Amino acid sequence: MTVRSRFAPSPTGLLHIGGVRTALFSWLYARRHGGVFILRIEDTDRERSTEAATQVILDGMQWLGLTADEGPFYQTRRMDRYAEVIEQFLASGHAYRCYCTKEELEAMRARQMAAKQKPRYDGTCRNRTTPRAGVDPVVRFRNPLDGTVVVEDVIHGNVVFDNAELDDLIIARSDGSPTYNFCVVVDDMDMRVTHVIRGDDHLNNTPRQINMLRALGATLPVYGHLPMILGADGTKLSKRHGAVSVLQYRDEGYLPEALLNYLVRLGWSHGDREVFTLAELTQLFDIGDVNKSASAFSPDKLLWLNQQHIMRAAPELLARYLKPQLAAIGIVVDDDAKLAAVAHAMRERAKTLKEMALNSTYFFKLDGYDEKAAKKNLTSEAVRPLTVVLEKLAALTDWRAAAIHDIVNLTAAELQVGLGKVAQPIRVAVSGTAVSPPIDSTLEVLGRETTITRLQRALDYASRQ
RNA sequence: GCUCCCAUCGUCUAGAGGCCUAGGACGGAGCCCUCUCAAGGCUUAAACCGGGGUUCGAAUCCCCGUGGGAGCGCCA
Repeated sequence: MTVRSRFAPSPTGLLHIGGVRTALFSWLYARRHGGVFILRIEDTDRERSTEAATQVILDGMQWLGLTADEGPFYQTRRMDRYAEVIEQFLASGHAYRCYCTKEELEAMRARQMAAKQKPRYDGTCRNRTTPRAGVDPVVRFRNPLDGTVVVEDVIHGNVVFDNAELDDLIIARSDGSPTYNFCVVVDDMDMRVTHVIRGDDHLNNTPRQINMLRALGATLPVYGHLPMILGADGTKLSKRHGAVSVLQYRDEGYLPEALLNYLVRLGWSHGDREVFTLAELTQLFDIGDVNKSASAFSPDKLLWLNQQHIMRAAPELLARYLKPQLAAIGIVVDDDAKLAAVAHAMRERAKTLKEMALNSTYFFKLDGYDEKAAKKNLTSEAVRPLTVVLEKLAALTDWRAAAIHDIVNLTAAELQVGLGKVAQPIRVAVSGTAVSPPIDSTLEVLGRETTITRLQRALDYASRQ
């Protein structure tokens, strides 16, 4: 049997970290078992669903590389099918029309709450045979009155619910539109979903869905309810925690693979390993290894993992992401080879691509010196080392890090000063700051012309001090 | 209120009854390396929610508390 898993977000809010983690586990499970991953947009709430939210889901999934084999399907385009099943339920007696008004239902709930009971529909219309004038009825599913429903969950084990705890849920509103739990059931059946992997906030919905699936004579999927992700403060993830949309992580300079790596470790582990590529995850991930407790989101650890992935990434790949980050701060670069060279030099010293861009500007233009750095390093004391090193570099034909390295060392040796006395002035001269990759590779990337020009300018500056 | 779920360092986790003097990672502290910043290496502080059982033996199994979470919508 081919595994068929799905991700079924509703576009009522922007796709966030929690949603992505659910999508990831579902996707990984399908990939691991050579199965099919389905994307389904649950947009039956016409009021709250937005085009923008749908676009974030689509763009986010694409950015992350969580590609769907089937879909995206939209529930709003399946209304005829839902209507068909509702009729079927009505005809078979699995559903009935309920003429209770919203006001009556609210009053009932209030009464039950006051009596410290669980609020639930009391079944008033269960055996009603005649319509009630002036009321557009809803359709309710006739839930079994007794017995139990066992949810066989690969993460939680067997979870038992008493049917007596469940009531007859509304599957069609008074305007005829179908509701969430019902649509999920019809879709999962029609799309032949074998594995339902979703947040454990849905665990309580599952027995109702199972009852409907049974009424339809469908084979039950395997369930896996994932623990929730909480904000860094341990409370429920919300707008307060920033990161409204996953795309924000792209804009902040996170690598998709790093974000996914971070997310997979929330609730899942593989021995002591922390760093995984996506390819490795598709080999190693198993839903049975997922734990049951909620976990808090740690921005620090994500940052660390992002750096780990940046360090390991191919410069050419980094260059692709670095380019728009530089453009965002007004530096437009067309030279992809140079971009890759910069990324290579910088990849061990940036936690995000955005940070890399911010700290790489001098590779493309130098506007002036950092005041403190210049004051400390471009002094009269620096004139001699700069002069000597400039002279040697000007004569260098083989412009590569190794050769540059030798020249800098030789200069320090000749002048009988520490390496720092030579390297730091050069660093400030070419980068305008006191921080850069090793001076030899910095100069290599900068190129001969730029280096010479900047050294001369710095020499002028230092001479005036 | 009722039902369901969950519970190991600050955080993410390892742990399937003896391997636990509870391991790793992030973050913290310190040291080393060093041309800056990083990266890397080493050291260090830091946890089994509480109480009862079961057992020769419990972080691991059972029960009861406690704490946290979810659901109980003509939302999804």
